[in-house]
Amino acid sequence: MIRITREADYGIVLMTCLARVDGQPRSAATLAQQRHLPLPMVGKILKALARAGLLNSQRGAQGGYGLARPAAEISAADIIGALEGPLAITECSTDMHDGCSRQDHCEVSSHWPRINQAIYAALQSISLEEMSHPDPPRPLHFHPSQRTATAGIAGRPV
Amino acid sequence: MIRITREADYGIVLMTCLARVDGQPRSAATLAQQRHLPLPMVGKILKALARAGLLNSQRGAQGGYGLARPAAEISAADIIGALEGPLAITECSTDMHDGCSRQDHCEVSSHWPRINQAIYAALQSISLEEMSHPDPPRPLHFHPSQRTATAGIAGRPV
DNA sequence: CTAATCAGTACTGTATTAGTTCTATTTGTG
DNA sequence: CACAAATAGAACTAATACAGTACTGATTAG
Ligand code: FES
Ligand code: FES
Repeated sequence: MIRITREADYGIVLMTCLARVDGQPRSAATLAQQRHLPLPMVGKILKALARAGLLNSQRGAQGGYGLARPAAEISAADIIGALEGPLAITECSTDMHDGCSRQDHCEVSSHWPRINQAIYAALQSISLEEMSHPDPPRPLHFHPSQRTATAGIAGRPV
Repeated sequence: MIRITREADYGIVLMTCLARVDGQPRSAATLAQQRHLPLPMVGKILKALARAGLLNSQRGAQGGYGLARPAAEISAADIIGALEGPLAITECSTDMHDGCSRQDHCEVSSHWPRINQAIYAALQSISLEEMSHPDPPRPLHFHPSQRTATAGIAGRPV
């Protein structure tokens, strides 16, 4: 099943925590305790998010992390991308792409980028602000294309 | 990075092959050779797709696999779902959900299903027919939501 | 009957992930 | 200044998941 890593999962959880206090910095230890997450993990994740420019960090006593921009301007894609590297749903669609020996005679290769973009857009369309409110207020900004049947034998969304 | 397994990757490749011959069955061996994929893998994947009802299988000599419905009515989501199980981007959002001990004090949990749905819709909107034509004719059926900035420091789509 | 082909399951080596640990650096406070 | 509180960064380990293989059994055309 398509999964994000737990790092990204935690990342979103932590970001929502920070979004709720709006700019005020919190230390890694505080957040770990609040969310009952392992402290070393939290540290690692916050460091990565800071490196990616999504968080401001303040070192030293009384230091901590705070959002670098308003929650409305941070998307799920930003957070996941920061923690998992550039979005690429198959190895075939990465930039380096040294691996796939089959590309020469592959008719699908040209379509992977589209699939990536579709997913990226989906994640981009969900803002941290929306996620940090307990109730999902708005419906999805998604326009699911008027295709025919596509009856879902396969995995329905949960 | 958000990745589908290679099984699903190959699955899409194989399905496009079958889509191009429109209904005519091909044997696993034939497809494996055509695409230079390891035969045992191909066998495994086609079996799974047949179990999921996306392919018809014919046993015995001269047997093989053919699409169970028109390519236009099969989506990327169907194929991926068949090979990877129900789409669930985090363990928190699976049905069983026995794992996540943090759910009680988790404000994000209610949003995971939305993220899942967004991705699911994105995958659903791409049909096998579109994928089996070498040239991407239509633009994305996606309406990327009028949000403000979300400047992409993080992973841009590739 | 026999060969071709799918069905199903169990196994293994490898790669990735989850999580820890340690050292260095920065900075507020007494 | 000395110290404590915090982040920065990298290296390491154990568990898990994936990719690929192997084998046995069932079905069917010729
Ligand atoms: S299988 Fe890699 S480019 Fe198509
Ligand atoms: S972290 Fe699992 S439900 Fe929120």
